Amino acid sequence: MPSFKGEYEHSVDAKGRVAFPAKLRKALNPDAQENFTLLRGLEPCLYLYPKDEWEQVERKLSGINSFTKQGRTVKRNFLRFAEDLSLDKQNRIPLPSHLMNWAAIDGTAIFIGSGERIEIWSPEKLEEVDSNLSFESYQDLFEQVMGDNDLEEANGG
Amino acid sequence: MPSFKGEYEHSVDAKGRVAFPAKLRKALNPDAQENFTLLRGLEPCLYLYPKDEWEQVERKLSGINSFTKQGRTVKRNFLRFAEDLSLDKQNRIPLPSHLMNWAAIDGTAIFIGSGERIEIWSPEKLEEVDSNLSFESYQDLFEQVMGDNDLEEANGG
DNA sequence: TTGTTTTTACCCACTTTTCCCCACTTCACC
DNA sequence: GGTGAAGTGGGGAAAAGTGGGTAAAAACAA
Repeated sequence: MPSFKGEYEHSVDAKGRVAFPAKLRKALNPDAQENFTLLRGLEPCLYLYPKDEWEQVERKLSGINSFTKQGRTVKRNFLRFAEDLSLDKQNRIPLPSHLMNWAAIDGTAIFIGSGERIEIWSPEKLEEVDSNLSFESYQDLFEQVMGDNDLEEANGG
Repeated sequence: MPSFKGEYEHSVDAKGRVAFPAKLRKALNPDAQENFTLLRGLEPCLYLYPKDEWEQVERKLSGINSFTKQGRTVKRNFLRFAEDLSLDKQNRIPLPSHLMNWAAIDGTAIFIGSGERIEIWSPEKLEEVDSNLSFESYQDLFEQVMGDNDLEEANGG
């Protein structure tokens, strides 16, 4: 299982291309190589999954029945904003314009390694969420999540 | 198993032809190649199944008991408005006028990859259902797919 | 059946986008 | 400082998307 970490800022060129950080590339599972799925995240940022990790998600999706109303809605709106893509020969990612617009990315993108996936932010949006999180409240949060309470049990394993 | 994803907008010409998005074409199973079944969807949109996936649907349909009134009704009305078709040499789909009319498609069509099938929407109709989709409800969706709860079980396998 | 009209599908031409390649600059490490 | 990898930018070939003409096929009427 890959584990992405670190923060990397790169410029996005006129064609919507961003260099994929070398350190993250080294953390990739070789057999997922260069293939990703990019989609809208839960904050105004994008999530980038390497192929092998995305397959876990697909497995979950394939268990959803497309003939129920809820199933249809979930699948449509989840997959709608997702795209498969891969690195070019210069190890760059082409960002689809609709995803760039949605995440307000323009000129600069920040990659954040976040375990099994990578988040891509615009500097402005990242600043915003950062300014809403003081160091003290981060400490509290950290304690709640990482503290003594048994996470495996609380999260169903 | 193909998994269609992403949203693609294309223009429909005077002859009712739409380009089939290249990214969706790449997701096609090679042996289903270029053969589809198009039919009325459960929302005001069209469902497009590649041949191989359609066969699964047929299998499911054949399991329906035709000697119940409900079974007959479902079978009849599901298949009634379905048509087989294939791409032309320019990778375009010819949309039958009765299906275009029913889905209120005229001038522009939006393809939405939705797992094992593709939905085709008119911009207006899509706008309508979208107005019910807030960012919060997208977050809910996300949780349903990615969350810890066991989907296979919740949907009966 | 025959002739007429409509439909269908293939072909060609053009525009736009995408992707690949080459070149230059910057940075990190020796 | 030298060397190689990483990051950045642009030009050109190929593919995708769009529109229209024409001929074969199908539908219809006389």
